[in-house]
Order: sequence, then C-alpha cells, then structure tokens
Amino acid sequence: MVDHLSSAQWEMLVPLLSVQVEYAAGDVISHRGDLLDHSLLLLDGLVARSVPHGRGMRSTVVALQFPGEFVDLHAFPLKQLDHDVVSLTATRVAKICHNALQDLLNGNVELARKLWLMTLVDASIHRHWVMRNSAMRALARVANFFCEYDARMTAAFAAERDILPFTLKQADIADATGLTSVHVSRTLRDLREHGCCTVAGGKLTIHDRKGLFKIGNFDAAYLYMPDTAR
Amino acid sequence: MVDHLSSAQWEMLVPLLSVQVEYAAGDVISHRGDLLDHSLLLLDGLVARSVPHGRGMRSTVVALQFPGEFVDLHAFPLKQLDHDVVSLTATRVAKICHNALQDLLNGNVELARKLWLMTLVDASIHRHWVMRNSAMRALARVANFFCEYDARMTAAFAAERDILPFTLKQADIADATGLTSVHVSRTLRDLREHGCCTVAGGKLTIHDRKGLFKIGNFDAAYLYMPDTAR
DNA sequence: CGGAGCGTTGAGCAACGTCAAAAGACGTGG
DNA sequence: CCACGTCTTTTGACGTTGCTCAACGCTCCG
Repeated sequence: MVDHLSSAQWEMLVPLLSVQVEYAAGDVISHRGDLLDHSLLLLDGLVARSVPHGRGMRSTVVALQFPGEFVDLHAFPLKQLDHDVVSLTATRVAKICHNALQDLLNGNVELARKLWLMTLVDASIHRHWVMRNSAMRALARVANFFCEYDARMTAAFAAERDILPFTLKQADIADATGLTSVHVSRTLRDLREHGCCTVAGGKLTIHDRKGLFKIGNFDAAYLYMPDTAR
Repeated sequence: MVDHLSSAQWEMLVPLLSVQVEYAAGDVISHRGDLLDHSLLLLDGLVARSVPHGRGMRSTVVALQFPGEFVDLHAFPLKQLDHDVVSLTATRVAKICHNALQDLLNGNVELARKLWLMTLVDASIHRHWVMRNSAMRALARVANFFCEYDARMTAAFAAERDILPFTLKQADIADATGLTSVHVSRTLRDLREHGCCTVAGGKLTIHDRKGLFKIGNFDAAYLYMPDTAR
C-alpha cells in the first residue's frame, strides 16, 4: 500500500527503485536468516512470507503481499528475517538498497514515519490472521481470506472488480489458512453452493460480495486503508 | 524488550515516562477504535491485545506483552488501534505522550529506528503466533506457548528460572492458543504427565525445559533477543 | 455456611485430517 | 492432432482431534 505516501514522498522513493527482478512461481526470493542489504517493492504478482517445517512437509504462509506493497521492508531495521520469502506466481519486484534508503530517511522524518506506519499495517494484518486462523471455522476462514484478497486487490488495481486474477493453488490457500488442501477443496465447493464465489481457471469470481462478507464476518478496519474511511 | 536500546537512549526516554497507572485483572485499558494520544510501557504484569467477538462470547488474544515491553507503541504512528488492550493480571504501566515522543524522535533518527525495530519484533511474534495456531496441534501449541512465556519472562527478569509467576487463567491460555478452556485443561494434564511442566497456584514450574522445547518445537530466533545470539 | 469462579472429568459429536483412487487440466513431444 | 506424463482438483471412506454440554469438585472469600 504505497497509497499511504503523498505523491511528493513517492517521488523521492522512485529513484531508489531502479533495479527490477522477475521471479517464477515457487521461486524462493530469500531464505530465513539471510543477511539482507535491500528490500523489495512488489510490482506484480503475489509473494508469501512462509515458515518452512522441514523437508517434504509443506510450509505455513504467515503473510501475503500484493502489488504495490513492500515485501520485506521490515528487513531494513531487522537486517535478518525469521521466515522465507517465496514467489507464489510469476512476479516482478523492484529492489531498494538499504544504504540509499537510510540516507533518504535520515533527512526525512516524515517519510520514515510513513514507512514505519506501513510495516505496522502489515503487523495489523498479522494479528487479523492470528484471529482468523485461531477463532474461525473453515467456511468463515476461507471466506474471510477471500474478502481480504478482494480488498487488497481492489486497492492494488484502484478499482473494484467482481472477477479477480487468482492463480494461487488450493494448497497455497491451505498453507495460508491452516487447513489441508483436501478440506480447502470441500470448502470452496461449499462457498460455490452458497452462491458466494467461484475459483476456477486462474480467476476468483465474486457472485455475492455481501453474502461473502457476511459468511466471512469481514470488517476491513484492520487494513487501515488510507482513503476508504472506516 | 527495552534491551534493544542503549543505556544512553534509555536515559532519553525515561523523562517521558513520569505518569504511572495501575490496572486490575480484566480491566480494559483501551478499546479498538479509540483515538490515542499516548502509548504505554508495561512495568509489571501481563497485558493482552485482544479482538472481541461480540457480547457474551470470549475474545481472541492476538498478542501478549511482558514487563519491559511497549504495549501499544504502534498507536504512535497508527493513532487508532484495531484491537482492545486488556490487563490480564494486576498491572502497572508508564504513560508516554505521543507529542513528547514525536519531539524526541524528530531529533534522534537512531532512537526512532530502534523503536521501529521494537514494533517489528512484535510483528515477528505475530507471525509466529499465526504459525503456531495454524500449524501445531494442541499439545505442541501449548508447549510452544509456554516456551515463549519462559523466554520472554527470562528476558524481563534478566534471569532464567524454573519457577515462573503465572497468573493467567486456563481460559486466557485458550483465548491465546485458539483452543477451548476444556481442552487446555486436558492439554495441561498431558504436559504434566510428560514431566514437562506444571501450572498451579499462580506458578508455572518447568521440570524439563529441554523436553518442553522439544514437544513445542521451539526455536527462539523469532524473538530477536539482543544479547542471546541466535 | 453459602456462593461464585475456576478447574477437572466424562460422554457424545462435529469438524477436520489422512489415505487412496480417480478424474481433470496442462504442457510437451511425436 | 494425439499420446503421454505431471500436477492439481475432486471425491469417498475412515480416523482423530478437539468442541459441546453437563456435572462435579475445589478454593477462596464474604
């Protein structure tokens, strides 16, 4: 969500974003524990922060980043991350070097506070995920996941759509919601039969957004969207 | 974890912490959506960030703060929180006014970055909670919860102990781990019978820390402890 | 002594996981 | 275009975990 920034602030950041890199679905962009001297701004595609569980086992997706969001801005103060960063689709990112960022932020307290704020919005989303995966049953959980997907995609496109690009596998949804892919499959059928939404052919089609929000018990306040007042 | 700060930085912060307040177990310190002009440093007791679910229903604890930690430093950039802040035990906190903090940080980029970092450690803990409550079964989940409790209490006391003060109710553990209090009760019995730890009389007694770590599959890296190198 | 709150236990059940098989989707090379 | 292998989704049968409901005991405190 770069829309937390004023256009003047955005202009200052752009020169630092010269180097672009592309990844394919499944690529590991950085490993937990790696020392990082740069962060990434996601231009296109979906990236997961994921905690591996050991060879052969699937890993848990603890966060998802959408186009227009920083993927690992928290690596700037932390230097080292506690999770892997994995590309879930074909993605394009822009690198931002920590040294250059430090120089920029030293002279601009306002911008520094905005970037701080953006990492805090990520943290708010983490808390929501804790709640979702701890306190909601499968149907509500997956519905709520789609509500968030819808809201963040809408922000990324700056336009509401009823048909969204969606190239995640059911196993990815499972990793993000703490279910098995088998149960995700069944839950998607339930949502389909409720007339809420359909996932097929790389698209998420929302037939009944209101119904989906209700089943998912969705309230977007935790996303701290800049324009869309709560 | 104020130990991320140098003693010089700590000295600068202390003058802002004049006002102290006490709360009793169960007090709601601030409500979601409240506009906040100050943050709190926890001096004593335990505080939960909790998401309410409606009248009568129990709420989900999405984070726990220990003595020496900021409770809601994220309210400084965010101004408004997405969750309640609830005292779980008798607590004592020190207020820090956002205006004064802003003046201090405007003149001290290093300190600002340290505070940023501290909120990012919170976020890392959130991610761990997502993983724990999504991917671990009850026994491992509760064991891991106790491992974290042990590690953060050890940091708060600056001393390792096998008998820790523990005044949370089983229902609180349930709210934090996404289980029911009934199942927590059974799980505590299991941990007791494994010879790992006992919860009774306001104390958590760790009989076999190594065994507890193993059952909880615990790796403290996500806590980003300053001294204890990973 | 009585009540309130918390912890414990048991029985039954719903939700979700596991395993396995089959069907569909998709790209590749002939 | 078809044949093939691989990956993903779907479905069924069955097992397990953890939830629900209800009863009972315990402790603390008035």
